Parts: sequence; structure tokens; C-alpha cells
Amino acid sequence: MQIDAVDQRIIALLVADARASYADIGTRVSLSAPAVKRRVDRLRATGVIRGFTAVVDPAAVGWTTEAFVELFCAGRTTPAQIGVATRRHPEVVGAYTVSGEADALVHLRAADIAHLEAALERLRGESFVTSTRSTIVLSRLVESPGVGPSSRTP
Amino acid sequence: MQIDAVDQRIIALLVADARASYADIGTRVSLSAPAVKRRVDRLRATGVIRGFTAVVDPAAVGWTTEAFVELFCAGRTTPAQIGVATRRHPEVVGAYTVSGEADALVHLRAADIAHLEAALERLRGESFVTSTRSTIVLSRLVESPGVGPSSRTP
DNA sequence: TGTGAAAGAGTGACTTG
DNA sequence: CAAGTCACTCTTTCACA
Repeated sequence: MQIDAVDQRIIALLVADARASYADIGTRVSLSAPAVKRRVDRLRATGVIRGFTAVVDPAAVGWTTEAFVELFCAGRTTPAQIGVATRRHPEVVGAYTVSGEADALVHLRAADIAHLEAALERLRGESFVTSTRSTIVLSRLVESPGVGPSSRTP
Repeated sequence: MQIDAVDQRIIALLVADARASYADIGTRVSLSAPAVKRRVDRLRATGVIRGFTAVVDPAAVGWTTEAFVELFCAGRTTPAQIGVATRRHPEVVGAYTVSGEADALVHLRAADIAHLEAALERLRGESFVTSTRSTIVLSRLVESPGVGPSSRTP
């Protein structure tokens, strides 16, 4: 699907504030509100915009402990398998297959160290996991939602 | 600040759909629309809800290459220093100080390998960086926005 | 917190370049 | 075909009980 410069700007504005009105966006991109709505509808329908979400301070909700866990998997493990398995754990906020020694990298978020340990144990219980290597997050310095500065086109 | 069970449910609903109407949320939590608005306003004012954003398919915007980079830093480098420095790079979508060998873990997103390489070079140019170790993301399996399933309280 | 009223936003049908 | 206009409905958001 083709997205033009106006779409880009609309996306950037929605990433900055998902509750902005179509009229507001319209004035910023020189379009009428219905025109903006049609574009947003199209972007949602084609999957460019996956949805709208609230950005919550994890500490405020009590999920304050984070870790990155490298997963070493059994010989014939597919990415899809890892995806399905990791998605089952609510503590998993990110999972990626990666190059290098490990097969996958899993981003965990939990209430505290005890909760994190429990989640890790559960993860290690997955049949295809042969071993893990954890890295505890000491502090979160940057965490952009969305796709980063989507106003830029590289 | 104190957030009760109703706040939790409102947060969960907004994470699921940031554009839900107050009336809609209200029926789900048995409150009137203005009551919901007042709670959301309070949650925003106190920083529990940091904002509302659109979740964009990175591939659709052309940022399709990702990496995790471990940063090894000079002796007296503060987390704040790393935070300020990494925030300068638009490719950085996440940065954390971590336990283990490395001092920090940086999550990069770029258009392609060339762009990623350029970003990495720029990052390595930061005065306090002594060395880096990169892990390329092969596929994204899970990536939850917000705070994960915030309907759960651990 | 709920109610009700005024202002504003979302959305469909229709028209125009 | 995509944008603009208009009309109608639903939301937001205020004051007050």
C-alpha cells in the first residue's frame, strides 16, 4: 500500500496524540476533517495504523521490574513457536528472534523481583527452551512508543 | 498517588483503545461519562497516563531493521548522561541501564542495514562509549505497547 | 457522583474539481 | 478518485445539585 507525505504527517500527529480531533489534524495538514477521517480509516484498514493506546507509567501500575532474557532453544524451534509461547506470558512485553549466540530475546516486565523470577521460571518451563541468560534493567532511560519519530523518512 | 480498581479498569480499557468514548468506558465500569472524564483527567495530571498514541506498523513506515546494542561505557558515566546522549539519536526507541557485563542496552530501529550501521556509528561516536556489541533482530514476535496487560494486578 | 445543556466532534450522503 | 460541504447524531465538557 502507498502512503504519501500527508499520510506521514497524519501518522506523526496521531503518534504524538492519539486523541487529537480530525478537525485539529486537518488544520495542521490543510485538509477538511472528513478527508482526514477517510485517510485514517484507510490507514487502519490496511494495517499501517494498528490501533490507539494509552501510554501508562509502568511504575504507577506497579510493574516496576524489568529484564531482558536471552532464550536458547532446542534445535528445531520455529520463530512462530517462540512467538506463540511467549505471548502466553503476560509479563512479556516484547519478543524477538535475533542473530548471535541466543535464539531469541524476550523483554519482561513484572511487579518485583519475586514476580520476575516466577515469570522467568514459567518461561524456562516451555518445552523448547534449553537455557536462558537474564539481564536485569536497572533504569529505563528512553522508551518511545509508536515507531519513534515517524515524521522522519530515512 | 492512589489508584483504585475502577481506575485500573479504565486504564486497561484505554490501553486497549485510546479513542474509546467516555460514555463507552462509563458503561463498562458503571460510571457516568463525566465521572470517567474526571478520573482520566486526574490520571493524566498525576502522570499515571502519560499520553495517547497511535500504534504504527514499523514496516509500513519503512523502519524495518532493528537491533539491540549493548553499550560499554567509560568508568565514570552516569545513567543520566547515557539517557541524554541516546535520546539525541532518532533511531533509539529504547535505552536501559542493565546489570551484567554491559552498562546499557539500547534498542535501535532503522530503515535498513545501512541506516542501522550509520546510527550505530553515530552512537559509538559518543564520548563515553568504549565499545559496543550488537544483536540484530531477525523477526519481531511480540511487541505490546503500553504497559502490557494492565488489567492484571500481580 | 449524577444531571442537563451548550459547544464541539464524528460520520454519512451528496456535490465538485 | 479524492476533497469539500452540509446535516444529523453522538461526545465532550461545563455548571450545579
